[in-house]
Amino acid sequence: MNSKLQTLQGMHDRLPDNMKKRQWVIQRITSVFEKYGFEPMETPAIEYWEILSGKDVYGDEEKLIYKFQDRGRRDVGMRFDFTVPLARVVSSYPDITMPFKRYQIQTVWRCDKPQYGRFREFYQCDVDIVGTESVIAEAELIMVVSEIFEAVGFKKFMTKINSRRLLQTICEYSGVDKSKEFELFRAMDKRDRIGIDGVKENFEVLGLSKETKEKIISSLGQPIAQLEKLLPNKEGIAQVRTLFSHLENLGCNMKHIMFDPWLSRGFDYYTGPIFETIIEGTKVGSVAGGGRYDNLIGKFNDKDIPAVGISIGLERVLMVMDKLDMNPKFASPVKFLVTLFDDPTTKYALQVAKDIRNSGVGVEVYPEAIKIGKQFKYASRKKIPFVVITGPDEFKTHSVAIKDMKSGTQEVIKLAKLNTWLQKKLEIRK
RNA sequence: GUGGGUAUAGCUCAACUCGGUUAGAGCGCUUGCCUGUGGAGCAAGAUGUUGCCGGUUCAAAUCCGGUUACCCACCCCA
Repeated sequence: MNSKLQTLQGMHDRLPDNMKKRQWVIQRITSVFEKYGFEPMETPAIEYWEILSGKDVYGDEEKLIYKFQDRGRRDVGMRFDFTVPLARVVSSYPDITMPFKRYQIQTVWRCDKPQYGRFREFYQCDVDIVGTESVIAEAELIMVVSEIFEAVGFKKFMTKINSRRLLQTICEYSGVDKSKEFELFRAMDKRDRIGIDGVKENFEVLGLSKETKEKIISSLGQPIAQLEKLLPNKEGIAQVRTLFSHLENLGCNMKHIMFDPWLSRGFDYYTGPIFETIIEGTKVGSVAGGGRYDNLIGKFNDKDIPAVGISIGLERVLMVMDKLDMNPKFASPVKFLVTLFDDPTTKYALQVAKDIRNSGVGVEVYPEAIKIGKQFKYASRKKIPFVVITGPDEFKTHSVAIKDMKSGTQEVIKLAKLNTWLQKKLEIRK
């Protein structure tokens, strides 16, 4: 309860219970990533301030970057996301194989005010494809996210898809000034929370004409086929159609996918298709989001390199799993606890531990010869399935007593037969 | 960054409104029944600078100010 022992605002210790869940989820995420040919990458926690801020990638969000001077009085900042580090990497290693498919799972820092589902230090899982304009890239990413949420065990999730290109076309068609486009997108993005009427109110502030407002609202209400007839420029629609067709051909479960013309996303740098995944029945917001950003990397190296990426909010995924009570049961990697009886038999206990461990399973040795009951309790708490006793009786008869903690039964096994016994047990467990 | 709420035992909370003996309960924990066996049962035991700093008062968990953290809403986002 010493206040000096507190962690910083919005930052948390991650104790074993949390880490086991986290790693369980990460393991599922990476195995899907790798199945699609994405490779791991990491970048430093701290970057030059100029890299983080110089290209005006984040806009207003820039104020949320942790910024300070290091001991050499360099202006530096903490990694805010993985998009800028990726752009830096792609720009500084020109011989990287394109298309570059990498994933990055690390913490990022945002100096935000903590709230439900919102922290100052949190894990993100980014997966990006750099160097192709093909919509197949988008389809793969959406597919990957879908597979991940299925693998983790979610039943009701939805990836909403839209296209910035399409939204721009709607803006042109409705007569929205180019300079007001992005503000309009932000207003639209709130529809889920404040409803269409709320969005209309927000449109007021933008000073749009009545005709323009009505055109926008009615366009957004149209089914995709109607929109296509309505709009002079078909490029955005074509993009969405191609994406859906690729998804179907890739075998995506389409019940988790929908077209949502209202989706717009908060970052300015998206240029093409955009997407966002939510888990139904939770108020945590989106658990994954991304899109195409063809002009961003060019800001770093003056070459136009197209890219598309998506980010999974691991913290939020874990929160939702807790909420929906879908936490996985973990089997302990340690299958045997070798108890310590007294000094004279310690040597024997350690040798037995070695023998069992050599058969390929995890073994813990209790480090002190305390009351045997306590050692059993320890095994019970750590969910270790077998407890091994190597006391004077066992030592004399060259045997070990092994108790199955689940059934409560115990058997005495001769050392000479221990190996075959282990093999039999391990077979059964497979 | 703006506004509101909360902070009491390891955990969940009570007592605070209206200041007044020794700050309680459940769960967990320790010990014993059981000197070679966890979970169930019974019995006993220990919990604490009431987040921190200061003020008011004969007297503060309780009232006031500050501070730190957490929760909620906005902003925005994963």
